[in-house]
Amino acid sequence: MSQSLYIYNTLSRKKELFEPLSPPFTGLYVCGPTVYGDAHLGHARPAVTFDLVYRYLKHLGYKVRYVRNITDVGHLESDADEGEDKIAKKARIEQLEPMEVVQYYSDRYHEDMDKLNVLKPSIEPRASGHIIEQIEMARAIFDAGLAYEVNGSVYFDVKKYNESHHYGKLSGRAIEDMQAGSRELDGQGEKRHPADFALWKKASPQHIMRWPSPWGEGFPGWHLECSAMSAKYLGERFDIHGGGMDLLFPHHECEIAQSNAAYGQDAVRYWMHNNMITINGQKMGKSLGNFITLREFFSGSHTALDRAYDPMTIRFFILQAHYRSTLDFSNEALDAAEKGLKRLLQAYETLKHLSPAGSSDTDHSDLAGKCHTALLDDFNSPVAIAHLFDAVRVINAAKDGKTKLNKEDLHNLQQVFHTFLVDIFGLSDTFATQEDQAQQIIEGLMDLILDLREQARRNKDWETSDKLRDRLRQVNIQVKDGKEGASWEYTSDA
RNA sequence: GGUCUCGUGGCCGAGGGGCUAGGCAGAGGUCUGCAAAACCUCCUACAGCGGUUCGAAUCCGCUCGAGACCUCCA
Repeated sequence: MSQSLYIYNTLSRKKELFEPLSPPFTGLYVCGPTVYGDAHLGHARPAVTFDLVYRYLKHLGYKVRYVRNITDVGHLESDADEGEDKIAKKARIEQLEPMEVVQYYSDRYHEDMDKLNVLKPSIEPRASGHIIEQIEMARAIFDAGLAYEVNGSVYFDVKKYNESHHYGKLSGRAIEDMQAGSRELDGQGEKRHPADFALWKKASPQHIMRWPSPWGEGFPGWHLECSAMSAKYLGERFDIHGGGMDLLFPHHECEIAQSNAAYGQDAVRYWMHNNMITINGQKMGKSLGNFITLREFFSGSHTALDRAYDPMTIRFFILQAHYRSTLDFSNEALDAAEKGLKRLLQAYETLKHLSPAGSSDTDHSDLAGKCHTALLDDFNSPVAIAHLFDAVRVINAAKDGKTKLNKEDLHNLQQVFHTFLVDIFGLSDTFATQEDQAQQIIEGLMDLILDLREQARRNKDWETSDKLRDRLRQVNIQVKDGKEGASWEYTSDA
């Protein structure tokens, strides 16, 4: 395959030709969820975005190692603070163990991701499982003279680092500009400079997540895990690091500083950031309390939702916008996405049953090329999807006999639809019909059939009535006539 | 306050100096026992004001508006 993939690199604010360090291998690291609550629509964005990146890189022939972490350290602090008194009174076994919370929400996160047809990453490391690596990295930074210890906590010396490096190069900031808005925070008094950040925090007596370290009992700083784990699994220098735009500063900025301090180089070559999902023009976020969880979307149980939405609709909705644009949620937008997706999937289905004509009216051989061109240009999925929609019209016209597609064209279209729709966009070829939904349909159908049969019996049309009963029997359904009308049940023997 | 992004037709969204995506909704038509689907046609927009240019939605400036980050956040 001769193709040039261009990726928008946040670092240079330009689209750059993607050239992996050691092809055909390539490393992709994405900041995963903090597991202390159910995933909301906002979490689906990076998951789907980088799922596309992962799938497409693989499609292009790269051997991708995709690492997406689970943050299960540190952030649980706030929860613990709130319930501190209550929890303290309970026996240890009655308390919620932090790892219980982690397990619970990790499992639910995975369920949600499976529904969205998001491929599992190659490695899904947890921060809590890499305490040693984080301590080692903090020590390396300390040894490099770019960190200092205060009362059992270790802070990154941003000011000193900034003398030899540019702290703020990713987010386009200057350290001088950052003081104005900073405010008093926990540990601020210990810091030499407001921009300094913790590599290791001393655990307060009440703090439940704690590990021994050279500086006493504590827990790793919030930015260290990604640096340590990406280095461990992808190397001190690797290709792509992704995440949401809201992580740009300070999280990713700090990662850059940590890598340079510890390893003397930028770890990441291409920084990718997905934009936010908005609701009424405002970012959907945990802190704003305006989020809708994925489970609520799937079940429709949220006051802002008119009804339930299929996971594939959510996925398609996200793919229909470019990952660097904000995406505005509304019921209307989701309705539109659902209808559009159905149209696409139906055309794919039609394609499978279409019989070839002797010749073709039009030429569609470049469809795959067009779609690739779009995706090679910074993963422009909406444009690729638009090309598929163009093909839908042709397919439907062929179905109506208004245009002709020969065997070759038909085969080509089938292939292109399968490749893009199923393999690359990860849109399953059938809507995930929930079992209860299927069950509802069956019951509706049976009501209908038994009603028709009842009519036939009243008309003494025994032929029809018996036919219905016998045919149902053939598909393992036994009709039972009773005084109150007919009922039915499944039988095991046909 | 600092840094930055964006403002596209009823809605969602691409594009990004001349060739003016796509989806959804709406209108008309074809088809059809009815309905649905499908197909065809129509609705042709780029916040405002200036400037650069033969030519700007696209570049520059200003104004207005929205948003993000600066604090946990995907």
